[in-house]
Amino acid sequence: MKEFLKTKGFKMTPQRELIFRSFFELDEHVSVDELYDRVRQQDNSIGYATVWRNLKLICKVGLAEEVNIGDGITRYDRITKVPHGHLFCTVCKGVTEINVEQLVGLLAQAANSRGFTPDSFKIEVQGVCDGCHGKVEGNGQ
Amino acid sequence: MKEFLKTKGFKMTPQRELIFRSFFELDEHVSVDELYDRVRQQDNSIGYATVWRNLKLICKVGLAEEVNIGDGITRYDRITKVPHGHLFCTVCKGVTEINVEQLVGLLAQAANSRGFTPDSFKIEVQGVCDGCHGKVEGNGQ
DNA sequence: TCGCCAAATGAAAACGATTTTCATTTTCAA
DNA sequence: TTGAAAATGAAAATCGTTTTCATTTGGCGA
Repeated sequence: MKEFLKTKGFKMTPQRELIFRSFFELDEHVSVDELYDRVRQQDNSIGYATVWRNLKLICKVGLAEEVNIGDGITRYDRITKVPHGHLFCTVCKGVTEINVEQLVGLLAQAANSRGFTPDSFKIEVQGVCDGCHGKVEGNGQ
Repeated sequence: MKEFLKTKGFKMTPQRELIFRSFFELDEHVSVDELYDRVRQQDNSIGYATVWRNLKLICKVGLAEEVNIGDGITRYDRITKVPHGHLFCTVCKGVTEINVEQLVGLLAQAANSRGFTPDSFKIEVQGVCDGCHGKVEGNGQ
């Protein structure tokens, strides 16, 4: 990783190493706050801005991307080779990934036919997950 | 519209009427600021909060939904019967809609097979639109 | 190894869009 | 007409994000 960053013109630091490691250990879609909390457990001298900047850096070097559900909080999602979409449960706020390879193919085709060259895709579904179906019926709000 | 709102428990006011009308006249995906500016041309006494609250109201009664591209600005998009996705041009910031009826069908199927009950779909593609292809090659950044 | 310079860090402040508060006005059903 | 509930406008509060600035650090070249 140090070498990888060097080729991009960035330096390695203890803080950065911890932040990167923590980020990649999680398979969740973390927010700055969440990663900050996690990183703090290892080193409580790391500043919030540092976590934020490194999350941005991870995106800049192409290892993650920002995800926006619309709740006002930006999350960071590791970029994997397989294009995937997200199922957001509006009850438990959980996120599940689904493979959308074929869908992306169709989408790209549709975009291309309109002279649009796709760069990245975002496919999100909001709804209620399996585990939350019981809960919803029971409450009024 | 007045009757419609009444059934939902809301009242009609001159400001509300102007805001609703202005919103539905636009087929663009407007932000609060944009709609505020537009509404102000008709009545410069309307407050920002009123425009914001009414945009939220339009969503609450199911006539629009919030769209988030990730630029930090929430836009409001009329809900139409035909599910559609968005093509966001990263060069000119333009938005084009595409029909994604079949895609949504496939998505719903995929979600259902995992016990997930879909509620709404968000399909977004970032890339370069037809008109901007020429521009991009020319500049370094 | 030493010194330098660009990059990185931490704390705090700045930003900016969104949301709330509060006093006042308005709608609308009785 | 009248009262209760809802809506409005202005201003302030929120809150996540981003920048500033002084200081420290990493890592290359001498």
